[in-house]
Amino acid sequence: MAGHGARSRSGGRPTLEEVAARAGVGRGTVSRVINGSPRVSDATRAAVEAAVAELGYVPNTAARALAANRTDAIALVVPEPETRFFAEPYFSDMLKGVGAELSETEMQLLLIFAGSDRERQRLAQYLAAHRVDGVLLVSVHADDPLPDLLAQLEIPAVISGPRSAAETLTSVDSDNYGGARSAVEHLLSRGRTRIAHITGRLDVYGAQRRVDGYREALLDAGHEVDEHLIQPGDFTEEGGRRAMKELLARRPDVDAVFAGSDVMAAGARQVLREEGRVIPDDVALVGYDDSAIARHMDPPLTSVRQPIEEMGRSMIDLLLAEIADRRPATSRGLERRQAVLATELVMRASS
Amino acid sequence: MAGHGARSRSGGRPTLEEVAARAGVGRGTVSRVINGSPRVSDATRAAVEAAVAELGYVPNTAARALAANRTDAIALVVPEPETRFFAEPYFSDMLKGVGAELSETEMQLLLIFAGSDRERQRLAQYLAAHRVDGVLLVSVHADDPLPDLLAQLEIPAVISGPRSAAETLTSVDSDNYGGARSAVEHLLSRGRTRIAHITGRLDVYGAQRRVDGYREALLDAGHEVDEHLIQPGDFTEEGGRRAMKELLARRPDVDAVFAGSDVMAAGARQVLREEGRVIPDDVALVGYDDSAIARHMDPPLTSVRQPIEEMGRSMIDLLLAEIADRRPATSRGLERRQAVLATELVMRASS
DNA sequence: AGGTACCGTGGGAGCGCTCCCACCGGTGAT
DNA sequence: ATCACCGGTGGGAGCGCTCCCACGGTACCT
Repeated sequence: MAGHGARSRSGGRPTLEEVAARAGVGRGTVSRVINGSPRVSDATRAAVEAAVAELGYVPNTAARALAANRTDAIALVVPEPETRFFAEPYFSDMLKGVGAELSETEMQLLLIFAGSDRERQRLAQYLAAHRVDGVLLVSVHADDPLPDLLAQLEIPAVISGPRSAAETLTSVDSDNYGGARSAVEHLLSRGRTRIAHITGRLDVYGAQRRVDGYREALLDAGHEVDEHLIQPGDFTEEGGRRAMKELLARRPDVDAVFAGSDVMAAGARQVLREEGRVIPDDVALVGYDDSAIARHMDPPLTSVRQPIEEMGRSMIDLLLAEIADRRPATSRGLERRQAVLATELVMRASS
Repeated sequence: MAGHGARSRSGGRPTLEEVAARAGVGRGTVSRVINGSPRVSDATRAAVEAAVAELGYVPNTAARALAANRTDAIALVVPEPETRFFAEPYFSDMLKGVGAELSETEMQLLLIFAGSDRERQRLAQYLAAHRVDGVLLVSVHADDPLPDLLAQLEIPAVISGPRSAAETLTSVDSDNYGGARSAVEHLLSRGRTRIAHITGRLDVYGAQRRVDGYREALLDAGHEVDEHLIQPGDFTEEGGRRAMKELLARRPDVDAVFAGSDVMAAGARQVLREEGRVIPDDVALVGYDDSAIARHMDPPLTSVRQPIEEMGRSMIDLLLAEIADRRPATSRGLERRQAVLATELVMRASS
């Protein structure tokens, strides 16, 4: 079907050279047209584009990658087993945002799971080979060595959920502080005054920020912060149960609970019910994440929604910017880039 | 940290040449060692491996791809929107099998969604650029042009669920015929004699095969096939409802139903209950897929399990074989390759 | 002794692209 | 008229690898 050149190899795909010959120009000029350089006359550009169309030319990615030292691919690294990836809507939403933003570019997305040691090993090899121009890191634990590896290899990377206030990587986060504030302010506006907080794991930065938001919302409203009303949880349902029991034991007069996650709120709800407290009449309850649980709880749970899809978009924007000026923010003393996206309080019957 | 060569470029990754110099051998020899060629003496191999380790050499994928005309990557193409991908455990299981099998190789897996037209467009471009050595196709509709595109581009491909008995692509399938047989035989062994079948969409080959299995199981057991007991459905719950109503109207004495999918079985169950039939006392019910629905139905549904994870493994095996001898089965008159995996009847209270 | 066979090895010739420098002709300043 | 300049262009020199041919050496045959 296609015309064969001097000696065509596999399938005889046309090369830049052949397009150039066809268009009656030089190789460099075709390259310029393909890559959208402005330094080409309109007439020449048209001729080249015609030749490209006629020959059905498609650039050879490998050759380009070799010559230009870039891959036009980025990886979304998920340091979790596949199972969790599919189970949690978080990843699905994130992927949607990432995919949407990326579809405007020529970049290609790779999904890499690094749950097991074996997979981590592979990933390290993969990164060492510089097979991607940049990396998106989601759901990273505080002690994960991956960010450092990335920095050492000087691979541009963006992390979702900074590991600390001093995060060195470019990061995207939702406004945990503001989200917590809005939850507490909402409870205050409903006339609640003895508002407890069940925190997430405090080695997770976002959980800390939620505590900060809780504290300052109370202080700014002229209330004191009663440390007995702050009870550490661990993001699990069982943790929520334990925390709620403890709170009830210490402060039986509690009239509202702000839980650091919907799952913990579910645990708290069980205990409240067991103790005969009616939600929201006796105790108002607010969660965090606005997950499916929140909608299906009885009563439906007021919760703080994070704009996960937008976080995905934002991560891509930042990563592409970083790739564009080939200097990972970590390797030079550049200003740190970061984005913080607003949350939204979704009100339901529990408060 | 690493020693820099003459003039190191970006990060100064060592090249084959540098490894060769270090090991005191030629470039070709290092290449042979890296690629596991047997035509290297043990002493030389050891020396090269030492040099590789010392320098932390990692092959440059782009250069290799360009020179060898292969990418060491394959794509899993999902012609569905992301949403469905995450919603259905089918994909998750498939991916697990694929990932497991692939982790034994150097191959890299790409996940490509082609739900929207825009995404299809991108995919076509992607394939035309031969950016993967092979393609895994899952959940393909009968009229999808993708298989033909693949054949035309001479890209090795394996499809899960052949489109017809005359499928030209290498395929992997579960034993729909045998699965249906086992369901019917099971019902017969329970003393049921008026067994109905609610079929899937009959333009899906697998659904046809299930009908075949239903028919022949009855015939082989010495029963006649009553066409009034075969009612077409469409894989949806509503379709299952409609089919069940129709069946009940035509043959009120039906004592068992074999549905072509769990979802349709769920629809049938609703109707049976509405009509006051007790499962399994009055009517026994068997589904297909052994999905989550089956386990959670009331009563729990007997269903035919497909070995999806193994299908994933099998697809990889076949694809790698096809890539290995660079001849897509479609472009030459080679014997068709295909694998058919056994199903398993999972018995529960509904039958 | 010469021939033939191989094995292990070195290195040239590309793969198809980007990058960059040199070059061309037309302008405007001197 | 001379020169510097600049937009537009051609093509050489690689990028780091694989492929393959040629080569020296050893072993075995005649």
